[in-house]
Amino acid sequence: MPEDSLGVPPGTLIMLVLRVLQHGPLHGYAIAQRIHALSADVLQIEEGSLYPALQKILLKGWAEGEWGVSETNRKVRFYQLTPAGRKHLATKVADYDRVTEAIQSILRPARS
Amino acid sequence: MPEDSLGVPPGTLIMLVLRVLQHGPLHGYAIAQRIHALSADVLQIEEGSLYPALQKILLKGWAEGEWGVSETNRKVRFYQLTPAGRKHLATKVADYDRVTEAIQSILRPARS
DNA sequence: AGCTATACCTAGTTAAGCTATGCTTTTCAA
DNA sequence: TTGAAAAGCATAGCTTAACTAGGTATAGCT
Repeated sequence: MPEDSLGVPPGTLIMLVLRVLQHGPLHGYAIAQRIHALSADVLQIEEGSLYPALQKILLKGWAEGEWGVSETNRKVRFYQLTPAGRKHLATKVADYDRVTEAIQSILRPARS
Repeated sequence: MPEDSLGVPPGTLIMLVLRVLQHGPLHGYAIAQRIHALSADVLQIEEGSLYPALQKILLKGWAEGEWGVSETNRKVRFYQLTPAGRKHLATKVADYDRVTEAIQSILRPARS
């Protein structure tokens, strides 16, 4: 793993993958690049984390996979969000926000 | 685990424990209560998570433990932050903030 | 021809919180 | 006064989820 990039916190990977799929289908490799770029190079998804996560996403029906050809002319699998995936994403983001706010209230309580 | 309380995200427990020790020594049971209360009852630390974490904190020298008697007249172990613990906490909070901001930039990018 | 980047996949490891369980002591109600 | 509940500490084993390390293949460039 690169010097100053970090792995995603356990429990957030699938949420992040579904989130970047929200504005259109992407193939696996591109998903990792998108997350890396959107996070200003802070987050790094290893392939050994990504592909098992994508398998789980297909299995759960949160996205559908379709083989195609990439812009760089390679055989790739495109993932497209399903309604169930959209719903799951919304739930996960809500949970994440709730916990994140709770942690903030411990790290930075209103009354010092 | 109670209905609407959640466990802490993996990787944050020790940070939270050290944080609540920052304003003075506490015993284990009280640490869990403090985290629960400060988070508005959102976060719940199970005892099977707490005590192993406290062992690790002692082992790493982030806090010192001292047996004493609680306000409710029970034999308890008080944990007091060390300078190393303070330093570790600062590092962990900085890392946490960095990752949290990165995740936010994926969940809520500047340009929609 | 060979190197690099792109692209997918899986087996086995590791980290960390949780479940379940066990123990002791104090307090309070029946 | 005895029994249950709460306070308090602790550990063994389970589970989840990401990672390391390996493998395969193709496109494009030198």
